[in-house]
Parts: sequence; C-alpha cells; structure tokens
Amino acid sequence: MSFAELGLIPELQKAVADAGYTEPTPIQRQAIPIVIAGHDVMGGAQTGTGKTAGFTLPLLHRLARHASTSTSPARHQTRALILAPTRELAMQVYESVKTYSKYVPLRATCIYGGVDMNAQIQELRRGIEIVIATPGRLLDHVQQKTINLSQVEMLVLDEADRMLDMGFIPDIRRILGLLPAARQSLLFSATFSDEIKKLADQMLKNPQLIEVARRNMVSETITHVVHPVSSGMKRNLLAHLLRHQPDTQALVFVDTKIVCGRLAHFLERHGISADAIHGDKSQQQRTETLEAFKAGKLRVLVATDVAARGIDIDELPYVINFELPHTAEDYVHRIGRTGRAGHKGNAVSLVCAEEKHWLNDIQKLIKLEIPQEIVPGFEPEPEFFEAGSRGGRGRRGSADKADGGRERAPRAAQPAAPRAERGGKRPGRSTIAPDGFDFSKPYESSIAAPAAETAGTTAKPDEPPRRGQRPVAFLLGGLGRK
DNA sequence: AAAAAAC
Repeated sequence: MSFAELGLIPELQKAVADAGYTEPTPIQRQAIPIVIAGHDVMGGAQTGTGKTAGFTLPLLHRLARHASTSTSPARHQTRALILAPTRELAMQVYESVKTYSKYVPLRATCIYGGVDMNAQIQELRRGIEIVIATPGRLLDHVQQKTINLSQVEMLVLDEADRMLDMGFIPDIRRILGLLPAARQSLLFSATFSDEIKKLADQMLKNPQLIEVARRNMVSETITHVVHPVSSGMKRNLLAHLLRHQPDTQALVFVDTKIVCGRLAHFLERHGISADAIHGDKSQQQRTETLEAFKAGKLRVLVATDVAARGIDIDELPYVINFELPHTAEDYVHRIGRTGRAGHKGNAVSLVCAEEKHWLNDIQKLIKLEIPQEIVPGFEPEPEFFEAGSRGGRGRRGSADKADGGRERAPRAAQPAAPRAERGGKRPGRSTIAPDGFDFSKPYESSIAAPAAETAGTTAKPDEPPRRGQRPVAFLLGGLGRK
C-alpha cells in the first residue's frame, strides 16, 4: 500500500516522499480516502499513529483539487480551519501542513495567543487558505474583523476531548456559528465521552467512524514501571535515575507550575541540563524550550500537562511522571509522548503513598498491572504498603475531615520527618550514592530555590499532593464523573 | 487537582 494508491495528487505524494515516508499508517489508510471523498469524520486515533498527516494530506488534496478546477473568486480566502487546544499543538499541525503543502499553491498560517497580534494580521491580509488556530485568539481576530470565516469549506477539530476539558466548548460553538453550514467537518478525539458524542452530533453530518486503536489503549511498545518512593525523596531519585541513563532525553511531568519550575532548576543545579515548560512562561520561552528539547540541546524537559497531549518528539525514550496524574486519562496522554511511531518507550512513574489511589485508577483504565520496583536507597514510606490496593485512601480521607485540621496533620509529618532525619539516617551507608549524588545534604537545603524564585510563592515544591476528596467518584469508577 | 486558553 502506497500513498499513490490512496489517490493523493502527485504534488502531495512528492512532498510525502521528500519527508521520507513510504507507507501510510493504518489511520492514514482509513482516513485519507474517506476525507478525499468528502465525508465528515469522527476519528478516534491514539497519538503517534500519524493522525495529523491523516487529515492534513487529504485536506490539502481537496483544497488543491478544488482550486485547480475552478476560477474561484474565493482565492486566498480562508478555506480550511483547523482548531487545536494548545499553542504548541497548533504549531505542530502548522508544521505538518507546511511540510506537505510545499508543491501546492496554498498558504497556511498559525494563529494563537501570547504573541503579537499585528504580525498575524499582516499575515492574514496576504490571503491565507489554511488557518490553524487556538480558539481564543481566533475569536479575537473575528471580533476585530481581521479574519473572515464565511468561505470555510473544511473544519478540523483536533483533540476535541482536550478542548472539552479546557472549557473551550462555548468558543467552539461560537466559531461553528460563523462557518458555512455546507462544509466538511472532521473531529478527532482520544476518548468518546457523551459530551463528545453530543458535540459530534451537532457538527458532523453522517460521519464515518475511524477508530484505529481501541480507545484509551496505550502503545504496546511502551514499558511501564512504578518506583515506590517517599515524596520527600522524589527529586533525588529522579536525579539518580537520570544519571544512570546519561545519554537519553526525558520528558518529566509534574502537576503544578511551581513544582515544574523548581524541579527544572533543581536538576540544572545538579548538573543535568533541564528546562521547564508551563502556561506561565512566555510564549517565546515555551517555543524556544520545546525547540531546544526537540533539537536535543536540552536533556530534560520538565512540563505540566500543557505538554501532555499531542506533542510529538521524535523517538523520545522516556516519559517520567514525577507526580502521578490525578486522572487515568491524563496518564495515557502523558505517556503517549513516548513509544510513538513503533519506537520503544519507557513510562516511569515515581509514586508515593498518597498517590496509590490514582495508580489503581490508571491500572484499571489501561488494563495493565504496572510492575513496581523499589530503587535501593529510595524506599517508600511504610504506608505505601498498607491497606492493600486502596492505599488507605478512605481511612485518611475521613481522618482528615474528622479532625477538621485542613488535612495538615498527616502532611506535616511527611516533610518534617525526612528533613530532620536525612542527614543522620544514612550513616550506615555511604552518603555519596554510586552516581555521585550527595545525599548527605539535608533535603531542604539541597533543594532550596534561589531567593528570586522563591519570592512571592508560598507552596512547597515537594509537598505531597493534596488528597482528593472524591469518595463518590471512586465508587462510580469511570461511569461518569465530571 | 491543576492545567490550558484572549486581551
């Protein structure tokens, strides 16, 4: 099976060949003919399956074919609109469109917030057939009348479930209202909740269903492992692990922006090249950091879930969950950054006692029992092994409520104990680990952020995650929380 | 629970 057999015009086949691809992936085999035929599509493809090319190629095909067969007055009007939930994702789709459109006379641009609007306005004035955008800035342009969506023939909603999570639905509806009713629409989503189905009902006509991998499934090329560890020792364990894989890159996920910045700083100060990416960084910083990581100039990228979905990094060998995500779906998305395109990948999670509950949710969703390996010198607190599979969740939850102490008590004991004991607790063994990491330094002092970074923040970097108060949600399982 | 996204 070749791209030629899928019916793509020669200009696109040539661009595909230039990019080094010879065989379409399963989703491309399915999606390309359906989109070329003009059908609406509801696509459920796992990431790393070639989904982006799966819709950009037939989209370019249709636009190019149409332009060549008519003297359209709508030349250089916006004819295709692709919406993505994050700026980086929009940029990535834009790169794909640019790659494949090099031999067709179609213009594309990327529209997102956080950067100067004037440059985008200038660009739009040139006449742009394909606009890739995040919803907020697009509506901004609509309001300023610097974009006209009345001639849009094709709409793509990428990562629709993510858009839903992020509260984009009102924006999406507004945008849908600005588009011609006679158009082709494609909707891609990793999961199919009722809300997604509702949205699909509203925006798709007789959609063809494309579902390559069973939803929520994770790539079989990924090796999962959990390292049980006390929350206070996570940073040190991370440094330890990274030192034992000196030549590999890793994407490290954390739950909050504060931990994100501090962890990157911690790694830097321990000789591991690292930077942070999260929503409070300037767009320029975000772009530069991601580029540096993709180019291999940066060894470790510490990220919030801004980078959890869709971001494509060539042959990334490691995704490390420094903190376990609180929903199982997020785990699937995060680790989906590795093991892409048939490559091998490793999903490593550092899990403390408080996070065991989420681990159970994850294992249930991915239908896999993740092996647990304790790294010598980084043993978890004894609580980790208590109370079987539920990790003492209910017990702790009710205790917190009962003492009315804003769940201070159990948590205060947590950082305090290791801090006081760290220096003296390990006299029996060398305080210098085999990898050269100096464990003799007290925990707090070895991670203390410089004054500038600490100023204005109150949260502790390694505070154990707050316990979720979702007793009902647990019982409901995946039935329908949220 | 926090994250993301428009000014």
